[in-house]
Amino acid sequence: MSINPNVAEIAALLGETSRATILMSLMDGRFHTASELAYIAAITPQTASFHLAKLAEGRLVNVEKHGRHRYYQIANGEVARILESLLAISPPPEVRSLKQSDQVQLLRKARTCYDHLAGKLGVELTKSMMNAGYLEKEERIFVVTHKGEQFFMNFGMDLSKLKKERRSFSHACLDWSERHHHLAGALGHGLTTRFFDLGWIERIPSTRAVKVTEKGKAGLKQNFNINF
Amino acid sequence: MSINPNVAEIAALLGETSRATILMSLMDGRFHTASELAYIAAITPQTASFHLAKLAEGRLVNVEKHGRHRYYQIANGEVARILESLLAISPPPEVRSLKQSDQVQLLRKARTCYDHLAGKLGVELTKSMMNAGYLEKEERIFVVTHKGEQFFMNFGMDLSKLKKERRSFSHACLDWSERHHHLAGALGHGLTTRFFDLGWIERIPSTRAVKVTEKGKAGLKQNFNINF
DNA sequence: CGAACATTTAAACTATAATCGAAATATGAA
DNA sequence: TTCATATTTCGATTATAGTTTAAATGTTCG
Repeated sequence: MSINPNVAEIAALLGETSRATILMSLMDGRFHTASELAYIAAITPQTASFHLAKLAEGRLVNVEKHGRHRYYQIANGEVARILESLLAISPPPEVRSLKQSDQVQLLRKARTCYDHLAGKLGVELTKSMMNAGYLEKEERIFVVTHKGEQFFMNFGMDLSKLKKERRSFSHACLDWSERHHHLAGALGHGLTTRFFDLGWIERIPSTRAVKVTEKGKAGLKQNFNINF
Repeated sequence: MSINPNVAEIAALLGETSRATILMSLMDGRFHTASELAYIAAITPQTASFHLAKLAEGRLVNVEKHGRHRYYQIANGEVARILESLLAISPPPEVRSLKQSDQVQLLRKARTCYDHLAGKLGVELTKSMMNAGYLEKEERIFVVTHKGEQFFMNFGMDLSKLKKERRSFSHACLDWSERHHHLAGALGHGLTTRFFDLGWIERIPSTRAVKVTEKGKAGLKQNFNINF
């Protein structure tokens, strides 16, 4: 009877707790093995395998076989974008334990969202770049100004290379914890990569939270006028 | 255990066939009564009431009581945007009957998507405006050129009024049937409204498909160089 | 080769949620 | 008031989908 694309079919894939947890983990943009994801979602490897097969069939994730491992990844930016949008209108995490509360605090402070920075760090950074006149927000995208082009170049980033990527160059992603936009897209990813390369931030194992190093604090102060 | 916003909770609301059908009907941007939606989704009023309560609780729809009717509507543009994104990566409708096939044909030709035009008409229109130099696409938004400002004014639209609306002014929405972007946002809505006012298009009852009138065909040819 | 590990497949169980009939509530009309 | 209509609430049924245990497949490494 339906004369519309089968939205429910895809949405149902996102609408199950274990699968949603898996997808959120994959929102760091990296590859994860099936057993890793099973551990994170607190389910048996069998169940994870079942869910991952469904996600792959629905083209929400990609698989790569390497030896006896299977590496899973968010399929594409379109999928990441939907998850971002959903994050923005979803109820915040319920806090049930002290340990969990700490983890949420860390996430709110600084984390990766798919492949770019989010949380307080992501938002402050974006604001700083707008204040400095490097970026201008137009609707849902950020436009790099001439001043910005220079800045990013001096900061060691190759914009022309980023622009060639087959994806959004620079869009605004709504931050669920800060309720503000932060920089996403190829530019957001490039900046994040540069931060990692410079040793300004480090991943906190088994979570999407990141830690700002001492070096990073100094660098943020000097280059972005941010006290972190 | 979860340290992420409860994405699954919201996604689960979209992941059930009846609810998805209801939301898709509401994607025409207008108010619909509970019984109307029950009829469309082919469920009893009780079941529809149950689903609508859930959708309202999840802030995906708004309710307005008028007399013994309750009028439901998509809650906001953010929700519409998520549905749009989901449409783009969802499997196309399965064709099971001849009558249904006809309906899908009509939808593919011209329909409303939330509050703007989609389908062949929506995409052709958008292309035409880009060719004419009225619009320029930047990432995911359309920018109105100086030439465009003049055109829309001559066409009887008040852009400054549209810009004041608390919503996206003009973004690109991925069309599921045409696999191209069409114009959305306040500008897309304004243009659609103007088309209705001019009598160029008419709603086909109980579907999101629209019909281009003879007057509309002439107008499209003259103003947008489109043969429809 | 054989042992250890990663992952999937199969079969059975269980819990949840969609559904409907029946009844209640609320509004409008006569 | 009384009747008709729109919608919701309640209770019970049913179907589906997530889960687990057990077993199979495939891969690495000594």
